[in-house]
Amino acid sequence: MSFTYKHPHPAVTVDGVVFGFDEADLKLLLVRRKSEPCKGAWALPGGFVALHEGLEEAARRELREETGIGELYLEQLYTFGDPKRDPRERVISVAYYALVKLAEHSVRADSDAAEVAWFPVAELPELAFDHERIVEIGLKRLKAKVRYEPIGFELLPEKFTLGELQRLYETVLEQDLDKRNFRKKILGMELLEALDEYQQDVAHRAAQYYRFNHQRYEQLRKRGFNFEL
Amino acid sequence: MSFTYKHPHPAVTVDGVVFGFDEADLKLLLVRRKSEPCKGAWALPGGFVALHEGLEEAARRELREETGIGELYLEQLYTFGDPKRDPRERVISVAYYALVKLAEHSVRADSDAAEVAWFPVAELPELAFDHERIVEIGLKRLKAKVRYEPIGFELLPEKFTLGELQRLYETVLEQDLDKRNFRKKILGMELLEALDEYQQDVAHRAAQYYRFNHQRYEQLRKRGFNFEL
DNA sequence: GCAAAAGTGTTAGATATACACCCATGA
DNA sequence: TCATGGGTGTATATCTAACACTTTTGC
Repeated sequence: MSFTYKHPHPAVTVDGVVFGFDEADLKLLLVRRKSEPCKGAWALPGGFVALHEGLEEAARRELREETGIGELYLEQLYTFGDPKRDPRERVISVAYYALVKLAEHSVRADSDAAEVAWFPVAELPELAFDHERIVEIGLKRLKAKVRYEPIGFELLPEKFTLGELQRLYETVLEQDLDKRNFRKKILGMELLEALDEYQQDVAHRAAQYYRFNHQRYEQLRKRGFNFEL
Repeated sequence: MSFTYKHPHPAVTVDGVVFGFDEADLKLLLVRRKSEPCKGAWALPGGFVALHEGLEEAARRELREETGIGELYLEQLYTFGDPKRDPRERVISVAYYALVKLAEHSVRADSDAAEVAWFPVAELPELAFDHERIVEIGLKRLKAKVRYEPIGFELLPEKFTLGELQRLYETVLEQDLDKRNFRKKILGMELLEALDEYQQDVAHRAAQYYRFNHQRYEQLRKRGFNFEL
């Protein structure tokens, strides 16, 4: 089977910069390439866009196929089109970044075991193609966006403690935050519901669990509220 | 001449959302389509990406060819890939938004006269394809970005008065600003150089001209300064 | 002399920052 | 009883927002 066009067409792929957060580390999901070029190298999950599917749809499909992750927060990041970014042919890649609740998708070994792994973003291996640059831009975007949209919650389990939330922000923003000020500010937004649930079996005072109220956020946002940390 | 691939490839275009500012109005640059589909309809300037050129390069080339504008602030906006957005074939469009100094590129009639025109964004004609949506997203981005990056200056001439700058911000943000507070804040950033030049032949007190100091901004930015209005 | 925009300070309220101790729990 | 992280309040500095009159110029 082959496809013929009057003008040359580039190939188009989608790539996913998938972040997870794990107690202490921001992590990135990588897959080991099974085919040339860059066979055996770690790379962002992704693949070619089929003609009948939308871009986001393609990104979701690839992530599902390659890593088994179904539900995630997904947003378009940037489109990379350097003519030489792929040695085979001209390939334009539409990158998406995704946030997943690591605790709820923890063990990954969907298609083939040992082909998918989480790496702390501070200790990434060499990546195929220009994926290092894509990750860099994804990180920059996450860092910027986490400040003015409540997307940090997408990285935490449904129920979380304020300490966990603060550590997440400190990790992503790479700066320490004052505990009292952080709590004051985040609780003052009235986006979190305090649950009647506390940590169990911890070697210190048990922390209360909270839940992010998406509906409340939507309500407030419509009235002109802006999340800001 | 024809091009054959083992897998189907989409076509890839670039489209430009080009903004200008003109005393009182935010304007958008449109071209009238000379060929099918949507022949005769107004559309964003743009066209197919050649295999050997980068995306931004393609966007600049198309803008130069279709509108004669050479120098402009250009940044990638978003990539649109709905499978049905073009009736001919699958076309993925990487949209860029651009800011031009309207006064310095005022009359446009480069390739063919009457094929290119500026429209106030509040009074746009019907647009081809999904270009209306692209414009909408471009506007949203401009509105957001103008607040935390000093890109507003790209829409004004080299030398401008604080009144002009304020009107620009009021137009883009669609809100009135307090004159004294605006001046205090913008001058307080020390990004503007006051020139020894004043308006001529105006029927009111002549305003002083200022210039945006790009170098100074870069200096400050490196030291952690964030522009914010 | 009037219309039109330029230019200029102060104050009150809100927000951000800095900072230190007691509490509950398991080991 | 100790180590660990949870939980809390206040004072100060900074920033924001509201507000009105005088100046200069052309007509």
